[in-house]
Amino acid sequence: MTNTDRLALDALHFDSTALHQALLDWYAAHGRDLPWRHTRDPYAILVSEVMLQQTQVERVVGKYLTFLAAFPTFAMLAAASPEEVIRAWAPLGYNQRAIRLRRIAQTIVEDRGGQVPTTIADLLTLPGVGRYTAGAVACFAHGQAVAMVDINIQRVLTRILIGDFSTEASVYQTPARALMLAEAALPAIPSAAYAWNQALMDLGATICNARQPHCERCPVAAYCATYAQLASQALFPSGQAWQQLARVAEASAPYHARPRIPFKGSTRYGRGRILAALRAVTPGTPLSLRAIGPTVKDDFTDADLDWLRDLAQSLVRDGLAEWASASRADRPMLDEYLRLPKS
DNA sequence: ATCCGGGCGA
DNA sequence: TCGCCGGGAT
Repeated sequence: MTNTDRLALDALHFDSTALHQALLDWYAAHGRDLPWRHTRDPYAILVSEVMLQQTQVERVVGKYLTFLAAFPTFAMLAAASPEEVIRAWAPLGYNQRAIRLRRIAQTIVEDRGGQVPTTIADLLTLPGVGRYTAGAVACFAHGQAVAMVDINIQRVLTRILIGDFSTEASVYQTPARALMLAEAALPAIPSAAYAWNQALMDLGATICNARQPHCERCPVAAYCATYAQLASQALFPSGQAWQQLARVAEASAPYHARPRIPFKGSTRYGRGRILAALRAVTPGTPLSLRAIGPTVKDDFTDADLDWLRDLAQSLVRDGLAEWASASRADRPMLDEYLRLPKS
């Protein structure tokens, strides 16, 4: 804890009631109506939180509903084949999440008597569950007053409580420090933690945007250190003024942007295209690498087979595909046929 | 072409 | 600690 941290937490302690009340009131009136906020079923909450990893809310809503319709319980998901789950996951991406979710279901059913872990430490033992997801399940399913930090919560709390705009991205960049801040910021009343955490994420998604915050509509501007800082400079922190400041901050502390490889042609792109090809055929049908190739790379030739095979093997390693063990005469090279995993 | 934004394994 | 893991919207 630095002195800055202490000051921020002291300041929070001073008028935290007003801050909490303002944000909770706003959430009650303007919070988003999301399907996973109507349930406390640990299975449904877990599905939603895994889907929400690296994926925007709008893209999750529909898939959350259809996935739950297809696999309503841990038992149903555990009994499904990887192929079925991978198909049901599209088009969310980061497909290992689907495989890990199925493995979680099998663990819950086979080893844990159908019960989802309740402590964060125990939740963290589940594959694909890190500190954010563990906290979300503990809070949103089990009603615990625990903190969690996603990128929205980190940004919102840093802006409100720390407020040094020029170092916004760096001051609380380490996960441990951000989590300490989030824990210190929890409401005094344990039962308010659910709404508080949801409210922080809503505020970050709809008002306190990364690039262009709408402070003129923010329910907690009066308690926001960043707002006070910018207002004191007579720069109303919205719209162009904010963007101007962002450019200045970036110029003074240039961040090291890595040279970006074009998405098309990347490993991620290729893996996604292979899975798309495998999903496009009748379940259980193997596809040859030569058949898949042209859907992955323009002007695919046999010279690209080694590259494609390595890509396919990476999917096999991740449990997202398997080599078909066909014995038919028209499949002379067994390991050249790929399909979605049967088990 | 850029933006979005957790978990894992080397 | 860093690089990898996908898609759709804009």
